[in-house]
Amino acid sequence: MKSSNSRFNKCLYFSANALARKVEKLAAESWKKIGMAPSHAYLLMMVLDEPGAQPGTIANEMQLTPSTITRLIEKLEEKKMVVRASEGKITNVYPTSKAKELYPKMKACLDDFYKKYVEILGTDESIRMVQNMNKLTDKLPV
Amino acid sequence: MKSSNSRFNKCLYFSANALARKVEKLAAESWKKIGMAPSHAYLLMMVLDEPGAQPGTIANEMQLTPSTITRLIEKLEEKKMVVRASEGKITNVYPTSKAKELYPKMKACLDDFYKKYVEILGTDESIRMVQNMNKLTDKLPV
DNA sequence: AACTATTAATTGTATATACAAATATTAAAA
DNA sequence: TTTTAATATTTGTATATACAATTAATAGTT
Repeated sequence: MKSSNSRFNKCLYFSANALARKVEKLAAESWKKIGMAPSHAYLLMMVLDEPGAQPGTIANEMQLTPSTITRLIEKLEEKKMVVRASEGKITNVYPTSKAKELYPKMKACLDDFYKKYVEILGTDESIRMVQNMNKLTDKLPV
Repeated sequence: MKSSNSRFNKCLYFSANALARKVEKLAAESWKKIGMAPSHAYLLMMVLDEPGAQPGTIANEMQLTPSTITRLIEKLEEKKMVVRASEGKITNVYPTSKAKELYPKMKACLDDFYKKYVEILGTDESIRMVQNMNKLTDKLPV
């Protein structure tokens, strides 16, 4: 069923969700090569770029709730990809060497994902679409 | 954090998800008046419009998997909003009278949601955005 | 008619995510 | 300095969703 043929095709709720699910799937395919879910991968990349990042900061950047970030970090800890160092109420998250070693492969997965959707949408439309979605997201209430 | 300031702001995965989460929240607010989650409400509206609809058809239109539809129907059954009638391998889903009575209020919730986002985005941008998202969704592989 | 393949729906299980409450910890105010 | 308020994180719990396996029924094929 094409979404443009659905009875729901005029509804932002429906369209935004359907799109997100499909994009998630496409991304999951790219990240599968290193056996990681996209959300884990994005969090890990952020920690690799910014070692010691705090859960609250990560939550802000990823626009996810702190509790979700805690749960994602737990998973990454189980995989020995990050460690937490708590001091007082502050927690810092650091990448392990295992994660650092994985970095090039992660880059490759990300590139693969970009390539995949640019191939489908074209460079211009991809960029425009992402920009529009961000603009829309920013306009919606927190 | 504005998504346009995030390190992830160029990534379709991130943008699509962040948008969907915010839209979900906005919709949930509208549907809260009748104590229903948006996904339940949309499924129920489809069944009200098309009594006897089959789970497979619903899955297609809503672009969700059959198993998810089964789970949603179970919830709606618990709430006495729908009943299932199975004959052979076919299942038909019918709205209860309770659901039919609720219909006007559901319409109102939907209108409220539309109004809410049109107010934020403007009519034209809303329509254009939804169309673009549908187009994009249709282009991505199933 | 008997076997095989396809189809529709469901169930078992796992993941992502959120909200609300709880737990510390630090900062501010009295 | 004691009390109060604010902040950062985690936990308990609930929901939505998916995938893979299962069940049941129908359709096709020989």
